[in-house]
Amino acid sequence: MVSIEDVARRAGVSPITASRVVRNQTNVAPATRERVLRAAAELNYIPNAVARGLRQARSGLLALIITDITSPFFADVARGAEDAAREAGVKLILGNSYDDPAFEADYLRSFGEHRVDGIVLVPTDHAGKTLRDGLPKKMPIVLLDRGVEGAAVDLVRCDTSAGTQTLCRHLLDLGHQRIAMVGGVASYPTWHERVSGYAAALSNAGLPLDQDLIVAGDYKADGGVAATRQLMALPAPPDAIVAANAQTVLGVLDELVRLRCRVPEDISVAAIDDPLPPSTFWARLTVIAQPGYEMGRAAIDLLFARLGDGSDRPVQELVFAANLLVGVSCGEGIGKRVI
Amino acid sequence: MVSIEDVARRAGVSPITASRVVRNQTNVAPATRERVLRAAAELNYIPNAVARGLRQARSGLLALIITDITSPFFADVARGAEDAAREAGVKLILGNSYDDPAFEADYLRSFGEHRVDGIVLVPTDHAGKTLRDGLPKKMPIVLLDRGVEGAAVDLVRCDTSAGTQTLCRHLLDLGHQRIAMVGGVASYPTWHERVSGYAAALSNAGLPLDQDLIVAGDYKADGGVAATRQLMALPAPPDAIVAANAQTVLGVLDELVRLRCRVPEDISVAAIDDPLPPSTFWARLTVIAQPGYEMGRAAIDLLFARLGDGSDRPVQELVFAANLLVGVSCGEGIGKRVI
DNA sequence: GTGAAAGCGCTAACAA
DNA sequence: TTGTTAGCGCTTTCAC
Repeated sequence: MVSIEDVARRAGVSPITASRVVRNQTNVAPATRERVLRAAAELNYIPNAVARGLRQARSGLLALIITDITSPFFADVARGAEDAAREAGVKLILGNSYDDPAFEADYLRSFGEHRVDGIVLVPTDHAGKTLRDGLPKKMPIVLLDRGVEGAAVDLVRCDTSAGTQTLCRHLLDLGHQRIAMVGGVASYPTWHERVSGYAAALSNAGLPLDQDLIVAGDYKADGGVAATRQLMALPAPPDAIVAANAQTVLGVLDELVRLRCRVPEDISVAAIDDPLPPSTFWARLTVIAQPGYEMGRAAIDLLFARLGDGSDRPVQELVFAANLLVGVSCGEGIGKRVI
Repeated sequence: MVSIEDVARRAGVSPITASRVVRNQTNVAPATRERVLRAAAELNYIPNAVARGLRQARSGLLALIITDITSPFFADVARGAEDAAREAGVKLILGNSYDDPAFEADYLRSFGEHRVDGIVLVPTDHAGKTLRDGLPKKMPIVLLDRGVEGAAVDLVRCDTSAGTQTLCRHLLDLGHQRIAMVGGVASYPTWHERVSGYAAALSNAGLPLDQDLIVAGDYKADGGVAATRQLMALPAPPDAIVAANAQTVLGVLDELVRLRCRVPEDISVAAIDDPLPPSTFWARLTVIAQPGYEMGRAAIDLLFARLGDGSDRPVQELVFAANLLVGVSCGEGIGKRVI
């Protein structure tokens, strides 16, 4: 492997001069710069970012820990984060925690060892024990999607409480009376937010809160299937189902097909967190869309802000709004069937 | 930042002994090991993987360059790759090329500088110029999804030619006569494979090849929309449309809704490369599914094989089969509507 | 079983 | 504008 010393020798300069050229510093004579660049090209020199990272105590790497990259919302987050990282000339390491605190802890420790310059984390261990152990002090962290108890850390999240309320009011305006809320993980703050928005909408409409219509799940399709089966077996089934995320709604729709329920004739369906653009087929579902891409970008930007002036700036919470995308799955478009 | 020297000092041993303990080497007396471990714990020592990487000339990082993480197929690939990397104790850097050779080249160069131990690449520059420049010699590369002209490099791909043929035979068996093939990028080998499978199926059935029914696109929803509009305006429109990938089929369905065509009553729709499990709503579309997760895993495994015995083993091509998942979007289930 | 010396490749800090 | 020295934190080599 050719090093900067080889380049320097060939150009007849000292290593530090060659280094200055490689790093595009200004205080180098044009002729010298020229010679160094030629030498580097002839030798096919490739700077060693590992050595540079060791010397400068900056690796040029950031890490992103999400629950699952195949979730459309987190894929969007990852794309936003990666775009922002690229624009800053930094690389992004990806980790899936699969909602497992042990995986999360392993990744945090491991990324600490790799001395990444910062971490964006979608926390799974909400107690935050892993957050304090096994990480180098002063390693900047930005939480995404949900917070951690007692952690004084920056947070980027979406106000799904307000979003869910908007969505439910939309359903109420369309005349629905028995709206069900399904699919989130009972121990996650994001589920509580959604339920609270749901409850607020019903309360504002003067409707009672029926606990039978609130069914937690796993933020996956299976939870949607189970919840739907349970709901449709009730003496008084719901006339609308709000799914807590994109995967859940797949399960809901799947089970409704199995039960031979038509959407929206027999029952309405809406969802939270569909990240697909309105122009696609999916927008035919009425959804509250979280701006995953922008959230990913914002998280990386916050990380850089921390890297800049150190840890003395106050902890920040960035709250995005969820947008209502009206489709036809709740009876909005007369005569158009979804399933 | 506490270093291994600090740990050694506190434990009253030399740095190298502390290093041996940290790396779990065997030739250390139990009592010594104990002392070192305690010292490390007390100081909250976190090994520096950057320094280790410099010394050992192995960074413990792999890179994955795909076109877009929000594509369901590549998200699946990424998940498989990451799982395999995790099991091997290695981290994964992610890069989106967005089908732009300039981005691809930037990432290749940059990952070379970071001295990643290997790269899995979904190539966008099929001429392969970027593949030879700007990369450290002997940096192992595995291509995924598609090859590069004249590159003697390992390749993991899926036989979508055979898969498409199977899918088209399925359509022919159901009585369809005018099958359209839409959506792939004209310059990509993956599109040619799919078209060749399509042509083979028609030829075997003794049907003529109508060029009007083959419409290239961009592997995105827009291409599906445009192709569908064009096809349905033909004097003799198709009775079935095969979309080249998951995004394309979204556009196809969207446009069919706009044209008030029902699926499958008025027209059948099928797709290649849907990665969702058969239990979900989407399986109601008839698809040929590429095993993205397994392909991602296989690519990482191939990389490790190269890392092991060097570059002397012969170049390998790993071909996965695409599996037909029968849904109801081509008239298989009587009376069930898709859209 | 343990340690001393050296160096991986690079760049701050300090000369000149 | 250029160079010298030193050291980032670790582990290989060799010696004891």
